[in-house]
Order: sequence, then structure tokens, then C-alpha cells
Amino acid sequence: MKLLRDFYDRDTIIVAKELLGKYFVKEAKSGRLAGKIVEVEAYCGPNDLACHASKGKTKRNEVMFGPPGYAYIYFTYGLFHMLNFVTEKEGYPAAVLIRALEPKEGLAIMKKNRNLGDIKNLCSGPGKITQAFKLTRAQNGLDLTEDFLFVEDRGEKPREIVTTPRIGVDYAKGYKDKPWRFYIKGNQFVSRRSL
DNA sequence: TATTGGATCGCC
DNA sequence: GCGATCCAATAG
Repeated sequence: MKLLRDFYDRDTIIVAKELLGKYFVKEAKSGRLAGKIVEVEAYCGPNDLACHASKGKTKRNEVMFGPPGYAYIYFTYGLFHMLNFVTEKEGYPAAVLIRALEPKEGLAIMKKNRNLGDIKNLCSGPGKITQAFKLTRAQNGLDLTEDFLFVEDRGEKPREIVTTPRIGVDYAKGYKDKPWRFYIKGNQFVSRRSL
């Protein structure tokens, strides 16, 4: 069943952990794309120096300040898009970054979008997911409780979750070592920088 | 208006 | 280990 707004309207770390094992789905015209979420990071509001919202509300990050259950998609490094789900109550800017998926449906389309045949590398990193699913900031702000982009609970729960500091946030001072990255232990589809 | 640096990836 | 590559935030 599809996750509703109240799932996202909770503490960001709890939402991040519970997203592991859920299915991220895009109903595209060309076919349905789906993958199991195997790696995430929590970005916990205005005090978290690694969170874009710690510098205040801007045009770029304004979706995070809105209600939970929306997609926050932004562009970085001049090359990549990042997919996040907005969490917590309206006005509190927090989100979960989706870092890796295990491809499950629409593999042929993902391979074509990535121009790559290796299933293990299709969605094993935040920039790869948006490429495989063809998501750009044109999709920023979409409602995850509607029928185009959403997350499903298919009754799978991870056997064991590994907790580590987040990737690529060395500049975040006291927050760079916060253990806010989570992945499914032993899963073959987590990002390379996890290892 | 100009400058700077970034929640990455893939190949060297 | 490094270059690619460009948007958006900040300063002036």
C-alpha cells in the first residue's frame, strides 16, 4: 500500500530508517519504474549544518519548508540531481536523501536512461537514481501521495540496518559525524562510497 | 554583475 | 585521485 502523508509527518530519523525496504515507484507513460530503497540519509532541520535549510529559506530549498510528503529535487556539482522526501511538520525544514535503490521494475527503461547494462550500478548512488528514473528539478515539489511518484509498503523489512556518518558533508562542523546515514546490511545495491 | 563552491560520478 | 560542469547563494 502507498505511504500517506502521516508517514512523512514524523521525526526525520525515524522516517529515514523506516523507508529502508519500501518501494519507490514512478508511473511513467513509457512504463512503471520501481526500486527497493536500500540506502538513505537524514537531513534534520535548520540546526543541521549539513542540511541546505540551515542557511534559511531560499528559492532552491523552499520545498523543504512546506508540508511533509513532497519530493525535494535539486541540482548539484553542475552534473547531478538529488532526490529527497520532505519530512516533519510544515515550517520545519527537513528531508531524507534517497541514496540507493535495488532495481525491481522497468529495468529495461532504467538501463536505457543510464546507458548501462550492469544492474548493480543502475541506482547505486543518489545521482544515478535520478538519471535512471529521469528525474530533474522539473519534478521538484511533486506530491508523493499522488499517483505519479510515490512510495509503497510491500511488507518487506530489512533484516539488519547499518548506521554511519553521512557522505560528502565534511564542511558541516559538529554535524559532519552525526550517525544519520542508514543502509540495509549486506545489500549488494548500496552506493560505492558506502563501503 | 562576478565569484565561488557544492548532499557526485567515472575514469585515470 | 581528479576533472567535468553549471546553478544558486553571496558579496559588492
